[in-house]
Amino acid sequence: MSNSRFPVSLHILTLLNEAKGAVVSSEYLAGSININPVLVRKEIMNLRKHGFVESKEGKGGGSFLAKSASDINLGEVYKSVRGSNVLGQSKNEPNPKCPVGRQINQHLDSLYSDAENALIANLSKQTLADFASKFE
Amino acid sequence: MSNSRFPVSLHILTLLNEAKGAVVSSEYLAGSININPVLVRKEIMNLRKHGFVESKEGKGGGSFLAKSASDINLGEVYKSVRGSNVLGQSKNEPNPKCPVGRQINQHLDSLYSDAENALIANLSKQTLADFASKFE
DNA sequence: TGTACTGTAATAAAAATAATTACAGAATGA
DNA sequence: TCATTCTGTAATTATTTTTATTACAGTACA
Repeated sequence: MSNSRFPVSLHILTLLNEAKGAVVSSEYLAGSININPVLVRKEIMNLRKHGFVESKEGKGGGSFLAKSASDINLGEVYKSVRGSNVLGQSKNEPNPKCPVGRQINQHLDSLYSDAENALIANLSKQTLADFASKFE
Repeated sequence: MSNSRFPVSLHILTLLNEAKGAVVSSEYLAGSININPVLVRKEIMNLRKHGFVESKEGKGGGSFLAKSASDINLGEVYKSVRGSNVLGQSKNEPNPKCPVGRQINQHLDSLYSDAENALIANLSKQTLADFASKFE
């Protein structure tokens, strides 16, 4: 997973929340985040797929929150963007001839998912509304 | 931070634990992990700096655990290898002209360190001994 | 029907990771 | 003593991942 997807998504959501329902273009979002608009649109595609935002095509189009900020949980947002695990990829290829190498991936996986669940549980204590309130 | 530093370090520590005090060469470790020996030596450098392992130079040299596996806490290991934060780098450069962009990094930082602490707390529930016992 | 958007693919550039090569220095033991 | 086998470390190259850019079809609006 790209290491900046979560921050970018949260930034987008925060801006959309500021907009209070108004439609915001990817160009504008990209300007605030200071990244490429295409990347913003890709991230929005994902946020839309997960029901956090909606988009409107055509002139005057753009995106807006699909639900109330207090119904958008940061743990859910995290889950929507994380591809692989946080602690390291399990796509390493340890030597199968080594007794440790042979089975380490499965143990790492369970260690990771456990730890990641703790992280998600922590993020889940906050909603977008909580986060956005810090910008007042 | 390299995303594979934690798994590599844990792999090294697990192998050293298996060796029960015997000195293990970086060549051997690299063979089991299936990565370059120089990378192993770099990781060992870090583990040594944090007091987890010791090394012996010269012929017949190598590394071994500096303390009992039950005194090596996985949360500590994680902390020793993590460079930046797990959830994303804060070295993005949001647009300072945007009210959200201007202050988002500080809010992300506190969100991250909070969440990461939860992750570390989870990892800290296990020692190397606990982890290694799974390979029996 | 022109304009301003999104959606999406394809490509290129940049950055981050990992591998490789190289070699000095340390410990061992014949 | 000196060849051997390690570590420590720097420098370079290769690979992979991430991000930016370019391009253009499709949609909605005025």
